[in-house]
Amino acid sequence: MVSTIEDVAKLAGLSRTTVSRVINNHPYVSEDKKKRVKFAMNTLGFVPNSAARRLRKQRTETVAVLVPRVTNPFFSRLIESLEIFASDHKYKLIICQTRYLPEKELEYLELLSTKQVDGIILCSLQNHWSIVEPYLQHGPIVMCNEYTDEAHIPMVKFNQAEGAYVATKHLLEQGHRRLLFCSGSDKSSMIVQHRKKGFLQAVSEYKEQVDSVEFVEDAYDMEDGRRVFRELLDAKENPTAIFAGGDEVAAGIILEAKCHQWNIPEQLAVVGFDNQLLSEIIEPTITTVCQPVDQMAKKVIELMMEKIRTKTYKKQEVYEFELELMIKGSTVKHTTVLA
Amino acid sequence: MVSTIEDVAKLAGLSRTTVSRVINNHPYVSEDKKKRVKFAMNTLGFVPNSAARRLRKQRTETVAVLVPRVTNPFFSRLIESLEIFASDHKYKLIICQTRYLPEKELEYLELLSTKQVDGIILCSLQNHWSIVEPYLQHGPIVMCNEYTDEAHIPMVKFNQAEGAYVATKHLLEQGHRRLLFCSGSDKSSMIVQHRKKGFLQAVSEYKEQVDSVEFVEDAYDMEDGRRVFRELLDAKENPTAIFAGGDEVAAGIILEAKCHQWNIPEQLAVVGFDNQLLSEIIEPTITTVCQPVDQMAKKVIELMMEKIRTKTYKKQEVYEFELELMIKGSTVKHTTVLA
DNA sequence: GTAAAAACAGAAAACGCTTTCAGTTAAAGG
DNA sequence: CCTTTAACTGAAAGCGTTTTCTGTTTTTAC
Repeated sequence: MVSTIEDVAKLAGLSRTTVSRVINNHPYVSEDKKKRVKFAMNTLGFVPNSAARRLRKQRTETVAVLVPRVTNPFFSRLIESLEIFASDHKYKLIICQTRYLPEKELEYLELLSTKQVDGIILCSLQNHWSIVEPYLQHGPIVMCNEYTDEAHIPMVKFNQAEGAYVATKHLLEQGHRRLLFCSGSDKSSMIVQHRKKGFLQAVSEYKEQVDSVEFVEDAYDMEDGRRVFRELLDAKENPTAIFAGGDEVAAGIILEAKCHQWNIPEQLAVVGFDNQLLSEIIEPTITTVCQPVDQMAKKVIELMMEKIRTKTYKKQEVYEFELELMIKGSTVKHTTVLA
Repeated sequence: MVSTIEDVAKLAGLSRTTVSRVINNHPYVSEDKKKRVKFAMNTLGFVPNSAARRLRKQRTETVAVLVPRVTNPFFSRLIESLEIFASDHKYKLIICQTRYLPEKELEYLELLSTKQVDGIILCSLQNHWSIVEPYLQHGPIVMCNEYTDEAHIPMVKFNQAEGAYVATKHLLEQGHRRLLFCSGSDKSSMIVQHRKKGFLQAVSEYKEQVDSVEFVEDAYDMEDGRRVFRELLDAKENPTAIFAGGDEVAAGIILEAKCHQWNIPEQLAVVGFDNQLLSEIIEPTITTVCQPVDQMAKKVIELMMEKIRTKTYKKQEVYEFELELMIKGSTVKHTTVLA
């Protein structure tokens, strides 16, 4: 039932070599023999064994994608696009969830040293770069949406600073003078650091007029957003505008505010990040920063294919995509946006 | 830099065989030599080449998961769980998006014949079973959330009929007498057929009192939901309750209804499916049927591991999980649910 | 008409492991 | 003390391809 290239060769009355040439479209095979081989392959239902191929060719046609978790809408969109582009190149994707655990990340990086994949797309960086770097000797690593100065590899990212800058400026232009920057920790993530930089730049341009600037750095999901709002209630001087590091957090803030009969955006303006479906659904819709995920995915796959082909990938190259502010109901009243 | 088992053997002054035994924890290796091998492996930074291993062992420790698309929250949750359970068994997951295309599905089924994976988890069935069945000769296929009578393989599913029955009964108990069953097409999907069966059963139990029953069978996402509501407006006799085949559709209906100043649930009750985050966010929250995805994922991985091990998998086994109705604001007024 | 190049074909080596087989040494049993 | 069994080790075969190398035939060029 399961046949090898040898069986095909025998049936066609030819050598393994010739059969292999037909499979791989090598030139220098006569039409006659090509036909005989194809006929033999069909009658036997022959399919080349990929393990043998991998061993001989030293190529797996597989790439691993490391993400914290796939249920995060940002990552599932990213994976969707990556898979489609990879598939165009006949490449397969192994999905690895690090769950924010450094040890899981290393476990999955092993896929590169054990030659189970030709390269790694790193969308999660839990370890210090010096820990990750040694894996480079086994194949290319392309960083995606993450960033580290030290890494001398291709990196594709969004211009987070600019995104945060534009969003913050928007809040300031609406007349807000007491701001809250609400995100995850900036210790672990360059993304937060870049956003904070953009946020502060906008603030500094308005420094004469700004009354107060506060920071919350442990907000990741909707429940955190609700908590942030409740903590606000206890404070003396509330901010009038919040820059949130994600639409979930923004949504949490808004929903909790509504529970307390606050009017958004009159009493509190909120801007989110990522333009998730969520930001269209709740009332008011959430002003948010849109990330062109598919563009990023396309670039990442292109880079990966190139690096696998050329086998030179220990050079820092940074590709940056611009973000766009989508102004909606959570910062400006009476938007004309009607679905 | 890249070393083979031969290099390790040489450095340790032992044979390949012994090194291999150490790697695979075979018994009958003296402590002394075990230490020497381990030392040699460490100094060389040796990692076994997986292609060679696969070829020799005839096992890939990889499984493919076929889904329509990963951005569908149901599937991303499923994949998240599958990946975690697979990882517990040291198995890797290749993600394949069929995008509802039969030819893509077949392309990915080839992963089994080419021995790139040990088995396939089929969460998408675009081809007739007779087309898929031949792939079984190359390895196990476990069906997940899909179902076909003809398939003599393990299948894990939810009791869709029961779920729809309970949801519909809930609507009827609330006094509704004009119902709309709103889902995707029942041509392609057994799921819809089962739900319809449950829906009709509930209706038949109230047949003396039910005034009208209608069906819409081309609703898949939020925009479809909005469209369904608008079409309702034109009709003479509106249904007062809708069973929707997904939370997105339900959300679309509710949002559009609110745009038209309708009161939910007073003027229209809506029940969704899948208990997505979405169903918690919009106002009112959506009564929905909760599917225990992680239980299903666990069973699927267990089955797959067993079938790979025993190599017998051409027997129909059906495992069914029960669904639970989560009653929220879109069917009952003034829920006490306060987050 | 001959030399050089291009087209075709197969034998054998190689890819890097695991497994079988056969053999040696150490421990246990009587 | 000899025999049997258990513990340990290595040589060589094998997994199923592709690639290199060598050789033959055909075509092209002058």
